[in-house]
Amino acid sequence: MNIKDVAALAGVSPATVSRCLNNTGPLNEVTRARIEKVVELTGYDVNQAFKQVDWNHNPTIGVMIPSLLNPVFSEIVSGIQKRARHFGYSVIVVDTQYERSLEKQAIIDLIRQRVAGVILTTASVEDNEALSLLREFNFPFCLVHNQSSDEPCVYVDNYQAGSEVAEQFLALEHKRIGMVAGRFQSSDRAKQRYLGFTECLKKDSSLSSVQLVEVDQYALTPFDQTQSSLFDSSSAPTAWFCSNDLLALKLVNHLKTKGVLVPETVSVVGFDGMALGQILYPPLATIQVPHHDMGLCAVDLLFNAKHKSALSLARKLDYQTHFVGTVAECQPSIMRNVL
Amino acid sequence: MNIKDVAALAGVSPATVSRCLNNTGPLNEVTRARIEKVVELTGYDVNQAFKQVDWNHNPTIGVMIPSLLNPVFSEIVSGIQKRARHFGYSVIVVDTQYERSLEKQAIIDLIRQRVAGVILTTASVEDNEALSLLREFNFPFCLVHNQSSDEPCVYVDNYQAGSEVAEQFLALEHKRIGMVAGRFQSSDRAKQRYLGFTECLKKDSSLSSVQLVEVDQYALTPFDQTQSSLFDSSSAPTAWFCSNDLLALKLVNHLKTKGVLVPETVSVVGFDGMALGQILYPPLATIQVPHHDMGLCAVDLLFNAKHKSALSLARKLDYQTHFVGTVAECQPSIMRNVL
DNA sequence: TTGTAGGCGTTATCAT
DNA sequence: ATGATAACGCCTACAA
Repeated sequence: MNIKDVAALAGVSPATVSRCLNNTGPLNEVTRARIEKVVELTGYDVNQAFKQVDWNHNPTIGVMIPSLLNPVFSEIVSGIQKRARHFGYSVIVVDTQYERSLEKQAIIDLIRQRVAGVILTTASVEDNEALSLLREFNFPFCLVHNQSSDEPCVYVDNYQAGSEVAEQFLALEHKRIGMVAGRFQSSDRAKQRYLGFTECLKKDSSLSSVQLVEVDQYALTPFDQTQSSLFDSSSAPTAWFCSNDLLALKLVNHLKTKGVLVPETVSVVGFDGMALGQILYPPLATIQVPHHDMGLCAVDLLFNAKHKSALSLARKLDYQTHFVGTVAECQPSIMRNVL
Repeated sequence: MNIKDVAALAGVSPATVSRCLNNTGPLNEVTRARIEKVVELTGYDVNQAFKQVDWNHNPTIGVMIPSLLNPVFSEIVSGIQKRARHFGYSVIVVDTQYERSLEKQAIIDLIRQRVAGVILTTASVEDNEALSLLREFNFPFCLVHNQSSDEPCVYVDNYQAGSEVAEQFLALEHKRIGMVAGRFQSSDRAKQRYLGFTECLKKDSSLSSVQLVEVDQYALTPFDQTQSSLFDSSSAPTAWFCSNDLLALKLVNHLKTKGVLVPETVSVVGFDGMALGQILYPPLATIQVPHHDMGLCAVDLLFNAKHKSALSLARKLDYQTHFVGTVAECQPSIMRNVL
């Protein structure tokens, strides 16, 4: 049963049937009724294989993230998914397992899938092949957690947030301060947090320099010998800023194992505000980042990149970061959107 | 520039060009070289709009889960994604936000997307519209965490796991024992865990009956008045089995807030073995479920549902659950696969 | 190994 | 305003 058969049974031309089925062009009500009846009776279904696909409207968004195992990104994807569905879009997810080398191929695969656009978080925006590809093809995209001055992206002001943590530490009159961060090369965000943190600490000239511990961020293994000694020595910092919540929990674990009380003796602050940190006792001190909302926002910005329309939506939502946990409340650092 | 032009320039028929471009059918090496040269010189690109899409091989797997915010499911999706990519497949993810009413539409959307198959976790397999739909259309699918006697599914033996927790509690000579679980109606797994748990406890006739606390599983809010009183009374259980790790953490939080020591005074055991539970101090006692591997397995079973071939793959992997954490090691409960 | 011809749904164009 | 026709680009069964 094909469109010609239906046309014959309805006593019209195939073109008329097509117009009826696709609601394109004018149509006599009587004719429409006759055609619809035939379609219903015969159970005719257009042969998708021969349908000219409207590649310009494949209602699917491609998402590329480092890992779904990090709550940060599953929260983002969750937000993307929610807003995408609101617009009738599906979501294809690809994780790169923090492998920069996989990013390019992942983007190629997504483009091949003819997604309408791509939302992505990369290790770094510098010398990024995946990003170059998107730009070269003029493919709609939106960065999350990465920054670009003239392209759609949604991020928090990591520098500012870092300095706010520093403010807290100064207010608590800590004298020995340290930071634990993932390797800067695999996360430009961590570096910004570090810069804002150290810069602000310079206000107090009596402080010795900040102890920096760079670790392989996503290994859930314990700290190695060298790192441990930095945490355990008698002159170790009494306040640690960790570049993400997982590191913070790892550090808290390490300290507690050594009998050190957190937060009574040593302060530890994380970054992300993952939900799990708040069902612990005591709750993890952290910078709350609205990852879910960032996901929502990314979808709006992506669409905006094609047809300017979602700007107002982004404005309506109250995107902010704020301190929660055992240390203190603190002024929110604003999440900036570049449009 | 169309295929006919290329054919003319290469001095062959359009069919030959098509065969060359799609690697279908035999082809003379000389002819191939000539055609490829013409394609290169003219920069010819097939007109996608007229390409007959091979809907039978849309290399995409649809995944429907309750929520990406639960680490259990993001781990599963991560595994699915990994194995899918290994086979050159992409993954479309839909979460239902634990809304049973959204399941049917989610499946319809996935089928409309012409995914090759669907991997899903439902609230319950009883009277399930989404499942009926898949069966009706004879659509390839694989259940995760749900059970079916004659359809592809991957799950752990919740009954057995529950009884193993009971064994541990008996070995530790607890006399007052309780269980905290999400509403059974929204998780048939939780009910199985409960049944196995209580059944095993009957071995010790001196025990009073198990205190059951049913809660709204996914609310991250504290326990209400009624529930709290069950945890805090002087005759409250000294050992609690929670139907998942999030509940366990919530309970530990509650107890610690009240000054109760865990695990010294009260034992709490969770279920899932989410990675985060193990970077806490002390680590959360739990039943480890290999969610990532279950994701891998689900992909194999899905493919197996179409072309019997992946069975051996599933066998090679060492799917097991085992105890980790502060309570004890314990015999593994086997994860069973139905093929 | 290669060519021929027929088939698909959409849409531009033409005819009422 | 409404309906008919033909061309479009590709794939593929079948013939040579």
